[in-house]
Amino acid sequence: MAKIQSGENSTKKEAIIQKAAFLFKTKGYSATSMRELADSLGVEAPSLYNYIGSKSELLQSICSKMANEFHLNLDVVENNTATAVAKVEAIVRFHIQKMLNNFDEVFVANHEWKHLKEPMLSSFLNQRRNYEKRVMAVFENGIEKNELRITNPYVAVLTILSAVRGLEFWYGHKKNVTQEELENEMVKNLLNGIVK
Amino acid sequence: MAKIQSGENSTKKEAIIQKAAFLFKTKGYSATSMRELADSLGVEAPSLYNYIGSKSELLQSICSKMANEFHLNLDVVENNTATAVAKVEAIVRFHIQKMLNNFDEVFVANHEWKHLKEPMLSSFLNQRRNYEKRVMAVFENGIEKNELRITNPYVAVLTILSAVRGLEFWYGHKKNVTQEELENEMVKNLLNGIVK
DNA sequence: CCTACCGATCGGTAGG
DNA sequence: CCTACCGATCGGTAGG
Repeated sequence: MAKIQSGENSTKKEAIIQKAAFLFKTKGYSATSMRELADSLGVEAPSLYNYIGSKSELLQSICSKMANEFHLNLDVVENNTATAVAKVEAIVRFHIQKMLNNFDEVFVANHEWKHLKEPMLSSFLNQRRNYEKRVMAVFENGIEKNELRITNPYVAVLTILSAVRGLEFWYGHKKNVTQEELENEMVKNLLNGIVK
Repeated sequence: MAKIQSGENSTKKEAIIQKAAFLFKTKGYSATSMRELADSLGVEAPSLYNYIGSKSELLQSICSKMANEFHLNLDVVENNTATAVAKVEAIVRFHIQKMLNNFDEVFVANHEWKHLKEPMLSSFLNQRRNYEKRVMAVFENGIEKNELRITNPYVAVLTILSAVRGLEFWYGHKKNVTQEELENEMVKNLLNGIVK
């Protein structure tokens, strides 16, 4: 009953979360059973509850971890880049890199958040709305400073972030392209239609 | 037991499919119960089985209907447009329009196909792969005829179709933009980075 | 970390 | 279109 959170258990917990992210991505949160998760870790289902509180807690860990990382990056970008164009490029590159390097967790945060329970659901949606506003502000600033040749910042943000996020639909069947090529080519495609 | 497929029952069946599309989109296929579907239609769960065969048949209907419509449009575009640029624009516009006008069904076909059972799963994935190949061919042709200034047609297809598909993530919170504006602005953003 | 087991809910059928 | 009900599976707990 007592859940011990020692260093070793934290590692175990991290392993459970990682495997959960993989399964939630592959089969969806609802279609993934705790027995299945336990199986893939080589234990029985009840054993999991020595390390975690519940199935929904696993989802929550993944979603809030991702939300924090994206917000943290935005802090860095806002402070360390000069022009709006540089900010946009830095944001796009971070999104591409997270998508390629933390695929399972990003995918789950993008798709399975709707299975979060209140109040975490509201909190997650608030954070996301906040993130979008901050990105939008970067674009608006770029218009003001005459760096971007877009007329509608809302549509531009929608178009660009969606294009990057769309990497998830193609994950697994990318042929003949290295991660570097993909990133550079995509940035070029997207920015050349925007940067003056 | 005997499932009567008269005209009136077909209408009922269509209504069930529509409501299922809405629920599958909102809660996901696995998290949607037949009792919930029945409830939202004002009947008891067992009554549904007079009109449909199973829950998975509902998913299959939605997915194959969408796959057919996209393929059919590609037939039309290939025969009725002259240049590669015109073909690309027609494809992009069709995707945007379907996304905005048949949102629930497109969303379900895009996200919940993984819950299809064999052999429908393989068939669906084959169709999709085929569609992507045909779109890729349009881009390759545009390069050959010197109409497009892209270097990697694969990345271009990925970027453009993903951007359009990304409309789904923003569905519901589009401010101050009419559907027409959104479509034109998006086409402009995407093509100006591509068309010579 | 396991066995044994719980109440709830699932998709679907029988029979009318 | 309903009531009554099925076998299976779910997330999770008790107790060791």
